[in-house]
Amino acid sequence: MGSLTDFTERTIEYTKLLSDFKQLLKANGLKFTIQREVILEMLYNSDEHLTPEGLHHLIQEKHPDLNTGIATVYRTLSLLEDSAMVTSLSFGAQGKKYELGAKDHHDHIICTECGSISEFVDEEIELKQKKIAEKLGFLMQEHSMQIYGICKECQNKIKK
Amino acid sequence: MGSLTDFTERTIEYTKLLSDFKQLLKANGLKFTIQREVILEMLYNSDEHLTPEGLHHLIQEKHPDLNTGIATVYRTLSLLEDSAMVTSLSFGAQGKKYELGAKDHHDHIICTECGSISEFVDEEIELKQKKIAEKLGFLMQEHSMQIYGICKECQNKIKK
DNA sequence: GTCGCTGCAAAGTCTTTGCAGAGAG
DNA sequence: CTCTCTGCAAAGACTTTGCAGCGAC
Repeated sequence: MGSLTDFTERTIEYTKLLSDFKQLLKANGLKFTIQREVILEMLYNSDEHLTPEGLHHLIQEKHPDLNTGIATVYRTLSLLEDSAMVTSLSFGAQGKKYELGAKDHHDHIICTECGSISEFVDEEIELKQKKIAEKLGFLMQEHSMQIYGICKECQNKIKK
Repeated sequence: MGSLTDFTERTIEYTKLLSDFKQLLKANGLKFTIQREVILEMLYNSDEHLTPEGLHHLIQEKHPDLNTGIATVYRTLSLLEDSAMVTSLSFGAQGKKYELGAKDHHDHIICTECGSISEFVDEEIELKQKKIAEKLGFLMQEHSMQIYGICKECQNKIKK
């Protein structure tokens, strides 16, 4: 909330993100509304992976005055996903989780005990994937990879 | 249906699969029913990835006399998944797809145009994943990887 | 002002559950 | 015989849609 420390790398990134969003909306004859801004902001500030419901909850908590409907959350997430500004993950359980796609590409490692998600990138694997796609005659577009395991914290808990 | 050609590698595999299934049921005080057998058989014979609905449809087609309910399909798939005899995949779209887990481990490459799924394995990536998990302090259990792209066939269609 | 957006509630999907009769062991 | 299974239909969870009033441009 300070006015000096706001200009960290993250804040600058958010400014860019926001203007990208506005541009996207304008380009498609869509309108920039408070609800849409808040959703983008929440996605940005929680660097966790959010479910539509979780996001909605968060918004109602931080901006109770807006009385944002869950339908708007879904509609905005679809919009953002169609424009590739967010990415959705659908792990085993039901329901998707969303994250800002503005970040660099990365993969996920998920703890099967506590459900926490960490991120990682490995250049070698990235390269190898491209080669595999080629070999199979595919024109690669995207890829995603998940590793499931038990995180250090939960391993310690179990040992006790 | 022949009696001689039945003893191919596949048939032998199925025999084993079936006896594993029976053993699993017995061990848990569950019963071996025609419906359960048919579901396993369908999963085995279609080496494609099936949705619960698709599987149900297939069963009704091949065994209309059984009048199998969709609920039974869901219940059996859960049972099989809990026992690790089948694996479920949940790609972008809604709904899961199931495949027999008896096969060797493999990953998936999915065509974003026609939805077809191919399989592949890459030892180097497998190894690398284990290393990554270790490095992040995780005890790796499972992993899954999907590549999305356009398959050769669809590329040709598009070119036309 | 126009036309898209929003909240609400109703309608859709896909999946799970309760129940009474059927069937495996 | 007992106790699990099954099909049916109803209930749930999650997501989408229709509509009338609201708000961005």
